[in-house]
Parts: sequence; structure tokens; C-alpha cells
Amino acid sequence: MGRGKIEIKRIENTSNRQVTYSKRKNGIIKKAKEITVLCDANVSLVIYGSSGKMYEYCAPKPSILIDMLDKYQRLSGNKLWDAKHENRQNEIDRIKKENESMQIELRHLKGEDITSLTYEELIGYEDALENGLTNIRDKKDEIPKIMKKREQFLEDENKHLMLLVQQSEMAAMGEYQNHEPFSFRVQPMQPNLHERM
Amino acid sequence: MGRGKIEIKRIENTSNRQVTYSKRKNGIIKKAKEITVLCDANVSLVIYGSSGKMYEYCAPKPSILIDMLDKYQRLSGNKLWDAKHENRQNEIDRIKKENESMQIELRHLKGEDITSLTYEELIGYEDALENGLTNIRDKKDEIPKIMKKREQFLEDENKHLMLLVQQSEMAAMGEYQNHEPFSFRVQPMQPNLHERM
DNA sequence: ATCTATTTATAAGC
DNA sequence: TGCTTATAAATAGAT
Repeated sequence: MGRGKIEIKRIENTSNRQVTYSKRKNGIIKKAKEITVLCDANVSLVIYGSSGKMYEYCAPKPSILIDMLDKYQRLSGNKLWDAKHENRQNEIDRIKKENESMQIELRHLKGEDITSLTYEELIGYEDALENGLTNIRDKKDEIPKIMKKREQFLEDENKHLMLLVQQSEMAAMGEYQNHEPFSFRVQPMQPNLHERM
Repeated sequence: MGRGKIEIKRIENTSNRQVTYSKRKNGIIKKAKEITVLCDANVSLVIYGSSGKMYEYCAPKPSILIDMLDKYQRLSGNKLWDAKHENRQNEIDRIKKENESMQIELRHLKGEDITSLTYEELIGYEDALENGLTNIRDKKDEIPKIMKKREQFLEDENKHLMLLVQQSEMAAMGEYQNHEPFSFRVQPMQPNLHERM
């Protein structure tokens, strides 16, 4: 419809294509709006020109779009975002299962809900608990030793500092006598000593 | 465009509205296809007539609808299904966190990764493990008792069955002599005895 | 963008 | 629905 008839095939001339795109896009949007009011239909319309990021959209209300598409999915059987969701749902299911089994294991280790366990399972848990207990106790027993060591270091550090203080005082007295500047820094011998045990 | 001009407002006559809907729907779809070919644009189009469940859809390929809408979301800032997804994502995050902390706890209970634990935490785990161990051992120790009990029952049952067998044999001999039918069923005394311990 | 000659879409009728 | 046709709308090409 226009000065000349055109074939329905890609318009090769770029600027022509752009112009036609723009005109027809408006036309479609207009039609969409018209059918919406004339026949109280719901229309969702999204158009992208190849020429970039332009898009247009039209519906009775934007907020309905999602509902329309939902409906579309249900009626057509075509999956839109459901496909995307499935993965997530699978992930959720998987994690939930993992979660549940861990919860059960934790409860069992705490000696809860063990009525249904077999003798073999009980032995397994017993071993695990004994093992854990051994490890925890070993670690726990290490700590007093570390503390003792630390105490020793602190004592040594104290002595060292005392010495430095004495030197400092002597130096200050010397400076007072000689009017010569003299300074130094107090450095801990064990800089990492205060880290967590 | 037609024999007469019409105002763009709801067509009150129902059958007229239906006809117009149908015609214009086809028109829009045609236009959508045309612009797709002419300007290599992407068009998604979903239409619902109020009159029911009818819908139509058009795009270069159905499969890209989802991508188009994704793009639309990103470009327009309008959230379509993202809103729906957010909930799920939150759920995943929440569960994952839960999962992780359980995993850590399990490892700690097994005596792994305990280097960073404080003395107090170690004591906590020690208590928990001792407690669990007590419970598990109690349960474990119960089992031989139950087995003994079960044995006893089985022995009793055996005796009972022996008796019945004897009676049966005697009855059979009687039947042989009297030619009178005589039957009964052997029932266990403890029907639930074979359940899991 | 704006203008028109033309093509297209479609309202009304059957 | 489908077909027809007079007419309204859309738009291709030019400005």
C-alpha cells in the first residue's frame, strides 16, 4: 500500500528498511490498541528492530503482560520461562534432599530419632562419634599446651621490653647530658603471637 | 476502513465484535509477519479475545519468544517473571546457607576443620558428641536384650507350633478313621514379631 | 517529517 | 465461518 507495491522480502536498502520498520511498527501498535478497545481483547506486543535495542510494547496494562504470557503458556503448552524455572526447581529439590539427609544425619549423631536404626547403622554412628570425639579431644588438649607456650613467650617478651625500657631511660639520661637526639622503636619479638589459637 | 467508518470504542454487538476481532487479529498477525520479513525485526504477539481462551502468537521462531521477553525486561526495566523468580532465588539462597552451616557442623562433629574453633566451641562439640555417643550406645545395648526377648518368643512359638502339629497329625488320623473333614489354620502367637528391631 | 498515489485492510452485507 | 465490495487506513516513494 503506497506509491508502489512491494514484495514481502527483506528490504536491502538499510535506510529504507529503517523507515519502513518505523512506519509499520507504529501501524501495528495502532492496530493492537484498536483491537484492544474495539473487541476488548488483550494484546501483548514486543518488537525489536534489528537495528539495535529499540523495542515497543503494548497491552491494556503493562502489568497484565505477565498474566497473559502465563495464560499463553498454559493454553499453548509452550514453555516460556517454565523451562528456565525447571532447572531452578530441580536445584531446589536437589538441595532440599541434601538438606534433609544432613538433618537426619545430624539428629542421628545427636542420638535423636534412632529408634529405626539397625544395629549396623548404630555401630557406624558409634564409630563416627568416637572418631569425632577423639579428634575434638586431641584438639582440645592441644590448647593448654599452646597457652603454656604463649605464656612463656609473653614472659620473654616482658623481659625484653623491660630491658628496652631500661635502655631507653639510660639513653634519655645520656641525651639530656649530651644534647644529642637518639631514638628507637619498641618491636615485639613475636608479632604473630596474638593470633587466634 | 470499510463500508463505513467506525469509532474506536468497544463494539457492543457481540457477534459483530467477534467478527471484527477475528478479522483484525488476522490483520495484525499478517502485519507482524510482514515486518518480520521486511525489516528483519523480531515480533512477539499474543492476543486473547475476551470471548474465551483463544490466543495467537507469532515470532520469527516460537523459541525466541522467551529471549525477546528477557531482552524486553532488561531494556524496559519492567519486571515480568523476574519478580516471580526472586522468591525462588531467595529460597535457594536460604536453603544453601542452611546447607552450608549443616555441612560445617557435620564436619566439626567428625572432627574435621576444627583448627579455627575456640576452646569453648570445642567443649560444646565434645559435649554434643558425648551425649550422642551415650544415646547411641544405650540404643545399641538395648538390642541384645530385645534379641534375647525375641529368641524367647520364638522358642515359645516353636513349642506352640509343635503342639499344633501334633494335634494336626492326631486329627488327620481321626479323619482317616471317621471320614469326616476337619481343618484349622496355624496362627502365630505374636504376629508383629518379625518387624524391624 | 510531510505529502499523496496507491495498495491494503476491513465494515457491512450476504 | 467465507466471499464480496465499497470505503477507510496504511504506507512506499518522493520531497
